Amino acid sequence: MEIPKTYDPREAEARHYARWEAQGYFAPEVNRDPEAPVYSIVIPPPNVTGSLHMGHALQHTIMDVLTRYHRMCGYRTLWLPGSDHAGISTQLMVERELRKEGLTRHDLGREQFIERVWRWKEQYGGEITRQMRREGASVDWSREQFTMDEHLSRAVREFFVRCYDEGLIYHGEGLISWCPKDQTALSDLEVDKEETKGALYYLQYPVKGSERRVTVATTRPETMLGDTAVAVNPEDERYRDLLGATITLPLVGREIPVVADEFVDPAFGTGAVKVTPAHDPNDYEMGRRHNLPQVRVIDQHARMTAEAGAEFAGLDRYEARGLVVKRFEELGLLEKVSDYEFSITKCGRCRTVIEPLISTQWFLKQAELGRAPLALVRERREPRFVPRVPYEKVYADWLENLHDWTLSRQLWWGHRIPAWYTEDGRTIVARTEEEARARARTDKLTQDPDVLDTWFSSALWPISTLGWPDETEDLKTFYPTSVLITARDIIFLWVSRMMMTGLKFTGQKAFNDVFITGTIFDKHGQRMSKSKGNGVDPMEVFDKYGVDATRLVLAQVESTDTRWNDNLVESYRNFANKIWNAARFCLLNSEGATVGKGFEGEPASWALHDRWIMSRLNRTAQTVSAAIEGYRFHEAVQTLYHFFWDDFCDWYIELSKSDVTAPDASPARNAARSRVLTVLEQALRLLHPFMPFITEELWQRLPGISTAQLHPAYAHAEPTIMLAAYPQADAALIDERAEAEVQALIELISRVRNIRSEMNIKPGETVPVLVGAPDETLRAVFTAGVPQIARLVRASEVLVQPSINGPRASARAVLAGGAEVAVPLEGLIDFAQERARLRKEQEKLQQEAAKLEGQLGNKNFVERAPAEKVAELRQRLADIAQRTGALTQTMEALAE
RNA sequence: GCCCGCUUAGCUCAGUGGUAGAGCGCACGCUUCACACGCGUGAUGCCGAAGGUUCGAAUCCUUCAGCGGGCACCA
Repeated sequence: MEIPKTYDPREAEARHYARWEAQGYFAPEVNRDPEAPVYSIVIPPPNVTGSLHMGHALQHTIMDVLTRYHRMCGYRTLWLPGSDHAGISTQLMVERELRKEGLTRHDLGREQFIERVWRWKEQYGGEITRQMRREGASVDWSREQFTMDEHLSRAVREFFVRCYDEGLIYHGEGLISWCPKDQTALSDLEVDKEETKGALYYLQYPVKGSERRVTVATTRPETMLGDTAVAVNPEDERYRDLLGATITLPLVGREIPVVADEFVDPAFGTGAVKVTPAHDPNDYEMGRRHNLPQVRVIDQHARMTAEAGAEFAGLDRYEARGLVVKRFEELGLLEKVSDYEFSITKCGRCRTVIEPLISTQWFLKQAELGRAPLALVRERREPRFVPRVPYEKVYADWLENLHDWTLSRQLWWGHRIPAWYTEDGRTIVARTEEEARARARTDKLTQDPDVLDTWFSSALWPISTLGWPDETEDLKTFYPTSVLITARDIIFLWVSRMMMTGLKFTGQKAFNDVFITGTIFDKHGQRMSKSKGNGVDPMEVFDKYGVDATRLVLAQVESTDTRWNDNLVESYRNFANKIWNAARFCLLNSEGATVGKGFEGEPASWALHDRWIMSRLNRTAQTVSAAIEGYRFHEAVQTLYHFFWDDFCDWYIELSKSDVTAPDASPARNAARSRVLTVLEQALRLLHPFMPFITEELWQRLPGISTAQLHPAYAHAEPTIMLAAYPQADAALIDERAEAEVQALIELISRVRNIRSEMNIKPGETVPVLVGAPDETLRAVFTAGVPQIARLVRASEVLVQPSINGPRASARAVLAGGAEVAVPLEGLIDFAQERARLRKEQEKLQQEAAKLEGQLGNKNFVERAPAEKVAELRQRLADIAQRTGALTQTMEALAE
């Protein structure tokens, strides 16, 4: 069999994915067990405009690990893929394309534009789905969904109409966040606050009929043109006499009242606040409380309106700011300008400064929808957040304080709002135009031009993708979903809203668990972003190190924030190569061997190292399963890594080598070869959820692979490791004693190697090794292991006796259980150096002994600590005393 | 302003009450018949600071410092 020395992932990756997909192994239907438990995940739908970044790769890896693990455990497993139409992003993308042709969307008109977007989507939209195949994501492509698909659009209309009919959705005027660049309303979750250095302007307003002036402070002087009041705190002595007074607004001449409002903080600024109800959220509320007029001085393009006055009309808001300040200065009404840091609100997409505007929009009263999820998380701690801290609290606190959700967007790409207006001004909300006509009793209807916030359809994702509002089999089978895997930044935008809709429409929560992944930063701890150009492209990492290695890194990132480091991927690439070569060794020595054989009969009849590896294997299976089920992927990866590399490669293969590579064929050789193959095969299964490609590649090459290895639920399928049964730990094979005994062997071998290294014995040179073991059992272990010890320490002979009776010129070491080892080094040994080496060791022991003695000498410890803990320390101290005694003797023997 | 998290070996990170860990890097030695993407050996930490609880603290509590998040209507 020809097997290259180095694993080349590229070829295997493409081949196996294509086969798995073609065979339908990703679909839940592959499971033929009618009693199978169900496991389901819906993917957080990536934007159709997007391409894969590390965050996706991280989420996908974790979803795939969970999916593959549960599939191998026999669950009817569904991981449902899809993508999001991403309203603003997609529309802007296509508009940018149009601009290159010198066109705007208005040149095309709505219908043609939308057609164009669809064409764009068909042509360029699928990038992430292609990239997911490269990742090895075992999603069921036959169930792939897009939020603008007809079925999902129907679900959106159903959601809208039902909420409208119940009075949860309303059409009305409100002060909303407006992006002057994207020309649309936004919800408060789509804007970001950003600390900014600016100025605080102190403007003086003359009081009518008096020489007095009231000073107000503002960061936005241009809005004074729309002021309709000045507010002070009712308790503020300084302004008490001004209550009810009238202010003559400079530049404008409008007469505005001084009102009292609790909102005003007397300690801040001057204690007097200008009130601009049409352009500030707080002032808007204050204006409503005091019935103040709303004067709109800024328009949708962030330019001043005619109402701002002839001098300002048409100016950009920042130009107007400069001019207002200049005029105040000229009038002697600019008291001062001070540096000031405040937070400014920006469009989450384009970073343009948001303009709060009064506008008629559609809103959803989220507070009502939020009640059920809030009760669920408060009373039953559902869904279960992992990690619980801090996310459960973040989620619950947000649900407790819900604001109305601005639903409408002034865009063309998206779900059109299912509302129609009659000529006589009535509003009709309906699922279809036909239904609207019936409800309106007229054909003369105009549909609302706006579309819905992209997150409105996302809110339905778990139920709509499974068929809602129809009561489909998929909905019955796979809902509620098992777990949601996502990043922390969309807990409000998405996670909470899926819980709202799920509970409202099905009475059941959308998912049992919510796993929040960590964030991957660049190596300097900066957030990766396109604009900074510091992103690491997962595809490039796949190319360089292989998908499996990258997945291991991502899985062990788990939920901690991590700085990306190629070195880590490299070390897992090395691990993949280690697996490859271990398998290579097994396969090069596989003649006469069969997977699954070699461990016949009672475990008690097996050789020590065979009992040991089975114990380690089962312990590993136990730990890894528990870790995956508890979302402790770091632990799972570490456990697998060390089992494979340390236990299997460094020790089991080495301890088995002489049997496996015996020159002549024999039943014993076949059995030994079968055993390494069997352990390898089980290890590959354990690794498969994390490293799907290399495990499949190697598994297919093992002799004796057949449908017998598949989980019973998949018995009809062709052999593939992805449908093999995940190894279940057999507690009966976990053998503490075998583990302790092999540990003693390992210690012996390590000590001799240490002596060889310290004494500068050439690697090619063999030495005799004398072992003294007063304990009969231990002596038997060493005696049985003589050929293995000899091989691993390159000994010319190994003599095991109750005590060592060797030459004075020996390098020695003491072992656990009163055992000793000596390497006679006639002529090679420097007695002074050897004494120094032993003294160093003794010092270490004495330090530890001193610590233990101190603790055991503490009356409180002996009295209060658990008895077994005290006994354990005594045992350890006794062992150290024994070693120290032996060392002392050895050193005395060396003395001249 | 309120809330939360993080601080462990040179680097990236594990580790929730009982002998401080991994990978990489570093030092020394090895073309040992699976693997130099390897093998063997070794060095490296008053676990951010100060208090406290406890027989015992990296781990629990308090305060502080540095870093990073989230929330908030302070003009």
